Amino acid sequence: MAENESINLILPDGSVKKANKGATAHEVALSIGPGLARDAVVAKLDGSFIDLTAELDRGGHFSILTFDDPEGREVYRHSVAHVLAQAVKRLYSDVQLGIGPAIDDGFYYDFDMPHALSEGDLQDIEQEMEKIVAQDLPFEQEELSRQEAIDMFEEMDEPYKVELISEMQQEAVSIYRLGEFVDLCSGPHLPSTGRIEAFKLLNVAGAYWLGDENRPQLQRIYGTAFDSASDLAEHIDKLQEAERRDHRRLGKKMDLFSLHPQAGPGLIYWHPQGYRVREVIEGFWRDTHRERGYEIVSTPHIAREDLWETSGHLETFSEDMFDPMDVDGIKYLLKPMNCPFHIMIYQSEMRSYRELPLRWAEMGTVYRYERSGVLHGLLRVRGFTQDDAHIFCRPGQVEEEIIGVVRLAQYMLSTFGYDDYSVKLSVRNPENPEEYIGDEETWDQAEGALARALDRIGLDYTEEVGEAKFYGPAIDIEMQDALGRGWQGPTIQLDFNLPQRFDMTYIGSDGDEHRPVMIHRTVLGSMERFFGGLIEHYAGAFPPWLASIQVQIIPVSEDHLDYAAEIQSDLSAHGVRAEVDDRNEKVGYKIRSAEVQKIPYMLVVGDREIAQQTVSLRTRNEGDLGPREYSEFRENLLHDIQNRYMEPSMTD
RNA sequence: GCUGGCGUAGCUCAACGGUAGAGCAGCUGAUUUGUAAUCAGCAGGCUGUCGGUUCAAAUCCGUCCGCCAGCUCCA
Repeated sequence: MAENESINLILPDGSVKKANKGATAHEVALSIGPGLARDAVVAKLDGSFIDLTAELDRGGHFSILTFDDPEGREVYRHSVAHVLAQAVKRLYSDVQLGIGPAIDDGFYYDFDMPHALSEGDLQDIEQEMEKIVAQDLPFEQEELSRQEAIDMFEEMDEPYKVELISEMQQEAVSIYRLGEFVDLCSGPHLPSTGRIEAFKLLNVAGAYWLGDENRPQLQRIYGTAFDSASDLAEHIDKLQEAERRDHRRLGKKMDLFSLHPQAGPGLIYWHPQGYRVREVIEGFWRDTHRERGYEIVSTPHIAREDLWETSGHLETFSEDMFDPMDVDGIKYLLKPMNCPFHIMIYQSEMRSYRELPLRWAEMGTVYRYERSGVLHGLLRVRGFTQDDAHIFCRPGQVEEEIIGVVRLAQYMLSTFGYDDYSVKLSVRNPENPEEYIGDEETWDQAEGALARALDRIGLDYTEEVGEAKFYGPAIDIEMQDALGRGWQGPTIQLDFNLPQRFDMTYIGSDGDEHRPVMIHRTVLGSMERFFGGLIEHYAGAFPPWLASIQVQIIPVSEDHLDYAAEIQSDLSAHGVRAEVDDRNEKVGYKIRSAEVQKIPYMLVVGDREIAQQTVSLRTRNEGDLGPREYSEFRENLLHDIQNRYMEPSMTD
């Protein structure tokens, strides 16, 4: 290697940096700026990651990544996962390593070991990790041949690593040394453990090796890491905030719903306060659907086995269905989906092309057998009400119909305060046409219609090749809540299968029978899951139009009960959900009680208010706002409700 | 379903081999209250279930049921 041979590195801003061949990425970073060198996590040359300590033997597009880059963060956290594994190896005997990748908000590492890890062990492990960080051990890469690597990991009694290597295609296997610790890893990593600033182990849980439930179950430790203690603290705060907002906690505290495991797990009991909110949601849902050309239907909860035979559910969905019940010697099944029932309505008479599209919506309660371990509050239950709808249309109407559904979804989501979402278009894998029902032309047309619909609306989306179900392409919308967490929202699914299975037809303008296209769609998903999401999105503080109690009237003493009752009955007459706190308590107590219930408006009424026919207004977001003319308050209130504001706006 | 943890009053939690306790909520009474908790009293539990160990079990062991964290799966 010539001493002074130089290479050209093209930096992200387009400028060219000259460096000596053989210089390390770290040295280059240093020459760009000491700050960058300090923050550098890893480098990238022509799109491939390289360790900062690696020597550069050629030029190319070059960048230095820090923790602020998503990829830099991943490398950083992945490096911490190695430190975790090293600490566990030091502390416990007979430990076999699984894998330890970075994930969205942190990292994990899987272990197979006889000692059952508990949360209490995490502190010990963290302490050992701190020691490893203090030792500032360098991550040192080495390349071995496959066989050498297999021999080495066999020698080390690491069967999972051996399995991983055996699955690999390439001849050269990369390993990393960290002091006495060796791990199979393609890298890259931080230069040394001293670069790790802040980490925390979060929990421990079981996880199947390679995600396969037929393989051994390992113990998984989850953790997270940041490049500053304050960012870590902020992240922990966010986790705690999520805990505070947990719908199971708030649902109990606010008396919205309950579960009764002794009466059957995964089944929801809506309490009066919760059902009021649901009623408002459903009312809004019904009005919106009628306005947009839907008819509302209602169908039974059970149907003969034959129907599920025809629909194909018995074949593909029976594991998720409750066992049949016997009715006069005939088997009936509880419905896990509403679609066959809407098809029954379609089949009740001959259909003409003039009738299409038919849009039928139903708040359809379905039951699905979910494995016990997956049940979770309102989010994963065994009985739930879908805001389901099916659109039956001609193939040429698909594009317009999809636009209608997406616009409906956008309108409803934004009304509920979800303004950020991402859209996914699931299309078929053209390499496996045999996996899909329906001819190629139908698919091309349908996928084209979905994509054109999204384009015409101007929505960005990602196309997921091979994600389509066998019976048709789909659009899935994931919405972000107030904490930035993703929730599965509206889904729109084209179906070429059921119209065929039920031999659905309509008479076209040509007098011949044609096959309609069927679109399954849901906007809210299910009332249970959507409500759970809403509780967490709003932290229980529902906007005035949704709040179960919109106005709490607080009489100062017994003498003011009549005036309070007068106001309540007037508000009720105007459709407002108002209640009087007539308990024998001080004003401060009643205020606190209303605040804890997150009631949007509080009206304090005493002698002064009665004398002047006013109310003293307090809102949960702005606190004490002083006296108002009652009629003026009522007008503002109705305005807030009608416009579905997120918070009371009483600022005149 | 699997791995691990956990089931004590309506809720949140104590007691961890020797007759089960607090705060909040509830009820009763006093107080008549002015913007986030007035005071006093009362009541509330076959310690999830069934079985075992022990002179003695909420406490130790096992079973089943359920809950929690994940895995797998999903609206």
